[in-house]
Amino acid sequence: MRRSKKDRQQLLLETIGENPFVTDEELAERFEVSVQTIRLDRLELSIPELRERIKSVAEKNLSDEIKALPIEEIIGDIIDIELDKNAISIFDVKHEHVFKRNGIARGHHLFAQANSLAVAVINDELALTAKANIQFTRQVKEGERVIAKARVENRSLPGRTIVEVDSWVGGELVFKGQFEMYRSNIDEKEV
Amino acid sequence: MRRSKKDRQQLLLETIGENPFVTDEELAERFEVSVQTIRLDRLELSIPELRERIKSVAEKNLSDEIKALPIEEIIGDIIDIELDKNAISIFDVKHEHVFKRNGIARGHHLFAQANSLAVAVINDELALTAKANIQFTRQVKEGERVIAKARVENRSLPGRTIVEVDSWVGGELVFKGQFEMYRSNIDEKEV
DNA sequence: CGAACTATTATGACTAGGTACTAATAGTAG
DNA sequence: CTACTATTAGTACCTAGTCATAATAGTTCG
Repeated sequence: MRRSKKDRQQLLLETIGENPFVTDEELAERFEVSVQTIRLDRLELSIPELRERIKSVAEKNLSDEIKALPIEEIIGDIIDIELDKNAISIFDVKHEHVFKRNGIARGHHLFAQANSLAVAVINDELALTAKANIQFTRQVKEGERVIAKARVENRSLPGRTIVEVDSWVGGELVFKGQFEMYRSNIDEKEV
Repeated sequence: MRRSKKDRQQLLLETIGENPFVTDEELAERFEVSVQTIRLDRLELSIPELRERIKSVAEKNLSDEIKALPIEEIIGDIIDIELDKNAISIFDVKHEHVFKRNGIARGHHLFAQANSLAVAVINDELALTAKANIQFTRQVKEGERVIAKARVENRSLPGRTIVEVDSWVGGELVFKGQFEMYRSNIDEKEV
C-alpha cells in the first residue's frame, strides 16, 4: 500500500472536488493503484462517474441561467437570499482581482460584488443601479474572503429602492455602500 | 420530407442552442428522421456530440475566473493621459457586459472603467479608491462606446485626491462619479 | 428514357468511460 | 490455519457517439 485506503479516499474526494473532469484512469495513475481500486473507492464514497459529474456541473450552470431572472452574472456566490429583504454573497479574492504591485484588491471587484448583490436582492427583472454612495473602509488582500450583506430599506421612493450593502472580511468592515436602484414593476403584480 | 433539409437544420441549431442536453435519438424522434440524418446534420453544421456539448457548458461554468470578471489591470483603453491632471478612456460595451434580459450594461462595468481611470490618472503606484459617489444617468446598451473623462481636482486633502469622472455615449452623459483616492507618496503612513 | 445527383437510411466496426459481477491473490489478525 | 480486508483482473454489457460503406428513393438534366 502506497497510502492507507482511508488516506487515499480522502485525497480522492479532494482531488475530484477540485477537478471533476478527471478520469478513473488518470486517478489510478496518480494514486498508483489500479483502475478497479479507484472504482471501488468511488463506489464506497458514492462519487458518480466522470460523465455524471460533468453533467451536474453543466446543469448547475444551466439552471442558474434559467432561473436567472436577476441572477445571471453575479459576482460572488449568493449563499442566502430573501427577495426584497436581504441577501448574502461570498467572494474569494484571487490573484486576478488584485493589483500586481501590492496584492490589494481592486475596488471595482468589491463594487461589482455589492452591485450584483443589490441587483439580485431586488425582486424585479429589470432592476438597475441608479446611484451609489460607497466607501472602501479597509483594504482587501489576495486570499481573503469577502462576505457581502445586502438589506433592502423600507423607506424607498416609488420606482426606486434603496439597498444597503456592507462587506466584511472576518469581523472587519471592508466596504460600505448605499445603492439606489431603479425598478420597473412599481405597482404591478408580478410573478 | 417532413421539412426541407434547410429548415430542419435551422431548427436543429435552435433546439440544441436552447437545450444542449438533448441526444441524437431524441432529436431524431422530434424531427421524424433517422438518427443518422441527425448525425449528418450535426456534421454539416459542426455541432459537437452531446458529451462535448455538456463538457463545454461545464467548463464554461467551472472557470469562474472568467466568470468572476475578465478584468485586467485597466478596464477600457486609455487613449490620453496627463498624470495628476486628466485622462480619457474608451470602453466598448459588448455582449458579455450587458444583462441578457434587456441588453443594458451592468453598472459595475461602467464603474470599473471609471474607477480604473481614476486610479490610472493618479501619479502614484499605490493609488486606491477610498470613497466614491456615483450616478448612472442614462442606460448604456450593447454596442455603444463609452468615453470616460477623468479630471483631478486641485482642492484635494493631504493624502487624498478627488477625481471626477464623467462618462459619455455620443453627446450624452451616462455616468458621473466622484472618487476620493488614497495616495501613498505624500508624506503619509503606508497604507 | 437513363444517368447523375441529393437526401436519407441502414449496417458494421470501433471508441471512451464507464457499471456490474465474478474470481483470484496478497497480506494481516486472531 | 482460517477469516477477513484490500487490491487486482477479467468478462459482459451500456451509452452515445465516430467513421466508412452501401443501399434506396426521389428529382433533375440532357
